[in-house]
Amino acid sequence: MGTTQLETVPEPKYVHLKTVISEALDSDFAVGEILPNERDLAARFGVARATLRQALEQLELEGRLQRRRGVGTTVAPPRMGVDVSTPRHGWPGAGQDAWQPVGCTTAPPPCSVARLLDADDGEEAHTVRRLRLSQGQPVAAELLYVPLASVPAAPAVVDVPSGPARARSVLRELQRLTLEGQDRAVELGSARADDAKELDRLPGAPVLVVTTRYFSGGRTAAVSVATYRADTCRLTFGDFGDLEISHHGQRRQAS
Amino acid sequence: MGTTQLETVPEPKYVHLKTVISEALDSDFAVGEILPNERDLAARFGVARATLRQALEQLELEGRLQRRRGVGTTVAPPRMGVDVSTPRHGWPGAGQDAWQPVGCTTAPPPCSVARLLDADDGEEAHTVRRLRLSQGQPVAAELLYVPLASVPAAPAVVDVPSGPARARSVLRELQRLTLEGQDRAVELGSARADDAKELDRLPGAPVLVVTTRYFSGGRTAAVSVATYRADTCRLTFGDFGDLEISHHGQRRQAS
DNA sequence: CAGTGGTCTAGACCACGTT
DNA sequence: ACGTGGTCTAGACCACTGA
Repeated sequence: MGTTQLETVPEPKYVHLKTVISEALDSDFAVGEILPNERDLAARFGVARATLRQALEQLELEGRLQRRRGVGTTVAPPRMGVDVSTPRHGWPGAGQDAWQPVGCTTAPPPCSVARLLDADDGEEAHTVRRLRLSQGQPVAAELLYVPLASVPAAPAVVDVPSGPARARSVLRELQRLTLEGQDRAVELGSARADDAKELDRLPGAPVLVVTTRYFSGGRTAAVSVATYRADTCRLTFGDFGDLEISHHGQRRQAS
Repeated sequence: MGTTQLETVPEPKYVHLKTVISEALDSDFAVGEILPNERDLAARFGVARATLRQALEQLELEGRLQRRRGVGTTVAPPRMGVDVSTPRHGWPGAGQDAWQPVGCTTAPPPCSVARLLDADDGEEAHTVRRLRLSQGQPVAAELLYVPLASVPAAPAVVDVPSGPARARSVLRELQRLTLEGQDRAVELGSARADDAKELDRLPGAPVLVVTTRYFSGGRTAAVSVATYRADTCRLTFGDFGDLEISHHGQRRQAS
């Protein structure tokens, strides 16, 4: 028969809420504007607060909302494009690369990183902590692992306390090597407690994890694990960054 | 004094649960093994089911667990590396690129895409739907937008019904153009209903959205929006793919 | 201090896949 | 039919921010 199969599955409430709120955001709210609080909104829509929160959570995941405890829920600005394209043969820390060294310790890396470094169990590495700022906001926290073997001169700096100065000296040593190539992977993760604090987010917040391997002398000379805020960042490869993209869009009207 | 400031903030229960379960996964479970059901687990840990679910959700987000309604919760295999590096001057659909054309319609694109295409309001575009398989599983769903102006010969195919044949004919026309460059961005999103269905996930599931612009003749000749399952995929750029990476790792023991 | 979002509970019912 | 995860409710208390 010609009867169109009407949705046998009733849409979950929170999905419907999401669409309704999403449309309201497009038409009735400006960036930065604060929404009514969750209890009011839930009452207004006639649902439990938990249900409303499920909708808000997804909208926050999509970068449309920003929620801060003690403050409220605000309309998020469009995600900023953050360039992660590979600079031609550049070591981390070379030139001005928007990363700011924070500190440096020396310890055995997590086993997932050790595997990438072809390192033996318990082998120590310099661990440089850096923070990336964009438009005045922290957007990424990085741990850069440099095996002791990669930077023979660096043991001299072990005495230096674990501050930015020591981080810079390890980066300096790294730049003396010839960089033969690099490698990159992106995946979804959730922020560890320390990263979350630096990124001004709660632990468990969704992040984009960018893992980079740096090759030198036929081996993996360093590994970087950079944790980008997924709510505020769009990672760009190439000259994509200056375009304002939003995936909120409804279909355009022909009329 | 020497007293280390002990955490004044008691860790939320679900965070603690996450660590406990995570460690149990490392030591006591094999990939594919099914966990006890949520009600049992909640009882075992002495928490409400909602709290347990909060922990499981994050573990699923990190790709450690896989949950299927009506079936149960299983230990997920490590994420597969999916190569998204830019092939040297290759149009989509050229050679064997792991993408399988599904269908093709012609309609005005969403306004976010129209902006990338520099298209006017209501201007129509061929919309090719493709599916990417990896290791027998669907990992990504793509919508490829090709403005009518980009493929002058294609209007002839509008009569063809909106199936794979029509998709292939649009891709063929595209390959007659010279590709001058491309552009790429990655961001977090949540699966729209149609993508979710093709990827065998629920609507709202976290996905990695890869937006690609294809340049030809000094303009943006096509835009692709590819939606990758964030739970099962790690996007790789370069020859990263064959390495088995996992971010589950505890610190290696020196002893 | 008052108001916000974050966590947590103990229930209930539903949609789905398997048997 | 049964057991699974998915949705939803109506409460409660906590942690944080700002005035």
